[in-house]
Amino acid sequence: MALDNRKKEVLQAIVDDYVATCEPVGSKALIDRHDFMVSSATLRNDMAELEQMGYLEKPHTSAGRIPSDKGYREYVDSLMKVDHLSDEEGQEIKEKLSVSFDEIAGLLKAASSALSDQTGYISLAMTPKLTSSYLTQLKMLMIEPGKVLVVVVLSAGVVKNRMVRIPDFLTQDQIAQISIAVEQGLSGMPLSEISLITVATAAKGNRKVELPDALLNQVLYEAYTAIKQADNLDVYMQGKHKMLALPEFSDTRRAQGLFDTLSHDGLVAGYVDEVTKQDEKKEYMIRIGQEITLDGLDDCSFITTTYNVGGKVAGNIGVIGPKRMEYSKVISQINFVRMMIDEKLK
Amino acid sequence: MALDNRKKEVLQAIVDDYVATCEPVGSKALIDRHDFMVSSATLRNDMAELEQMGYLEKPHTSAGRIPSDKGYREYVDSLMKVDHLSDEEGQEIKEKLSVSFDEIAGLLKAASSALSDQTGYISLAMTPKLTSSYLTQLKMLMIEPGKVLVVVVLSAGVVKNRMVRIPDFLTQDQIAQISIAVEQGLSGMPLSEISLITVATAAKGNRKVELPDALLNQVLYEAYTAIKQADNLDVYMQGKHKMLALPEFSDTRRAQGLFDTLSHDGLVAGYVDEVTKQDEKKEYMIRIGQEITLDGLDDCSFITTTYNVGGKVAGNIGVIGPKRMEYSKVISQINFVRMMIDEKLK
DNA sequence: TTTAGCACTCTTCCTCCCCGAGTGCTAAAC
DNA sequence: GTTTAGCACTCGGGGAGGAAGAGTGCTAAA
Repeated sequence: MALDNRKKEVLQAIVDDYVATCEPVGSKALIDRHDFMVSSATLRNDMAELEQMGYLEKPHTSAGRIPSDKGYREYVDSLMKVDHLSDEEGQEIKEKLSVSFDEIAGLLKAASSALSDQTGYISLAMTPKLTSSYLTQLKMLMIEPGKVLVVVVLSAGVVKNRMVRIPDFLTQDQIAQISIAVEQGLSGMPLSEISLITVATAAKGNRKVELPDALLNQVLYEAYTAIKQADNLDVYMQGKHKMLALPEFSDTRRAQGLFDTLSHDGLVAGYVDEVTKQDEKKEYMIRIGQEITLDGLDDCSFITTTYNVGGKVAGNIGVIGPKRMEYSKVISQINFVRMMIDEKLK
Repeated sequence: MALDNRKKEVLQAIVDDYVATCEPVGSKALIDRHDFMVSSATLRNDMAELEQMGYLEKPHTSAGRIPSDKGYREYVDSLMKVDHLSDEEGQEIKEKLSVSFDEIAGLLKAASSALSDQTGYISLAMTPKLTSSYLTQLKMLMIEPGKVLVVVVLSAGVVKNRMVRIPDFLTQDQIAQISIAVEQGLSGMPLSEISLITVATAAKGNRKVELPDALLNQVLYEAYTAIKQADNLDVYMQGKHKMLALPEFSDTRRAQGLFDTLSHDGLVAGYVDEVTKQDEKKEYMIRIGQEITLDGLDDCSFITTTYNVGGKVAGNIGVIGPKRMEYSKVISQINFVRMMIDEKLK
């Protein structure tokens, strides 16, 4: 059975009301707050049917209805009205992002912070997926004998550095030579193709490097790990504490479960990566309640979108809030932030 | 009136019991769990006196007593028994810190993580106070025309980098020259003495740099901000969510207040800095309940200590837990971690 | 100074009960 | 066939009342 028009309106009204109040919505309250041209009894019938179809649930027999995950899904997919950001709000976000953005990390931190402030929920910003990017520069700086700083610069604008140890007696010149050789050999190569072997080939293909193999290999190994380490993405998450103010998390155990999971960045990042692939063709990824396969997020909804660097698909930003969130508003906010990032990283 | 021996024992026993159970301690329970050679009536008298002196409080008339802030203070200052870490526990911490520690940030993250795991509370590790350190190296790498990566290396082993923008037409060689000149002029100089003027002097004292003043100044300004930016300390904090499991934070509002404050790293860092100065001569800084001048930490205790880099006073590590914490245990854990850090940064 | 004894206090927990919001069903009206 | 009014029923929330229990302070005796 499909949803007729009035049922759609009813579902929409219930979601709207529940989002606003966090209290089960009854037929009477619905009549009071909306202009239905029918009686409460009619709505009761509709609501009973909506429940039977799985769009609504009852906390207990004599309470009103609340939307089920399926109800929210229907709402998000076809009922909600698109929200437009007010000019002031856009301006606010713009200001928050007008920090110097010379490094992508700074911009993402600012974006995450703005998003959390603006939505009142948990925000999250991830550095670009680096597997699809390539190496542009690699510099090795001798900090002191035996210690070298490897600076890796990737196409996506990401800069990472890592301190590594090398044999004490290697000179600054030797390191510089190796550095140049490796950079020449590897620059432009996608990260996914860089292996210990390609690094070695790059270095040894260059005549100028004159070192015993064993020694050279040791340095190359360190360079390699530095490159590989540049690969793991960073996650910026903000506003966790805001969830404690919501009635759905007034029970500490729920909050605990949520925070427990969120304290593992990697887990969240992995999940985002996975679902982003699933929803590849969509502009947004939205997961509601039980749809989220992370522990402790059953009462949450998760919205992410993808920003671009230099016109190419890059990293994700997102918001985690209660299922009972103002979807259209959050989506417009997240969208605005994404556009701003795209703009700045064009 | 001073505390006679028995009163001290009573206070000590009450703190111990309350720490273990989080329930007000009555005279009867005290007799049951400890070997006092007197009757419960005698203890009742002692407890009444301790309360009058301000060491104990009653949640309400017919409940047992709980320690007041003053009571905890007395306990910490002169009553508690020193705890020694078990070999296994020491081993566990050692393992957690046996990561590669080529950069100080990595070691501190690991330390914070170990400390939180081991205590079950919130841990915190701060990078060295950089004002007391000096510049050892400064490198400017041209990433692409108009974009330069400034790498700043400080004496405390801290490496920071920052991407800055410069006029498009400056060449790699010009940048390299400026970089060398500035480094030569500034290396060894304490951060506190580095100003826009000293940077300029360093660069212009060097004959090789040949650029119009206006242009040079622009680059130097960027170099200066990069150095200054290396100055702000990083805070690693872990285990916040563990507080939600404690009965004292089962009320969400308390937890909210706590998390709200803790989400401002800078605030916490500033506080640690301040009290560390106050307790300069002591091995530990301990602040209990209301003694902590940060909002939302009234029910917490805060313990920090200072680690050394190269034998010199450097940064802080610490633990935030409930007032009702096992002080001696936490202190021994924190101490062990500090020793491990000192060892590795010797 | 310590102890036994006792009256008193206060919280916690249980039960009971009422209120009200909301439902589902039936039968009548449109 | 759909909508509506009416009504009996259900269930959670909240308050009252009461018993249990832990703990106290005080008094008087050891």
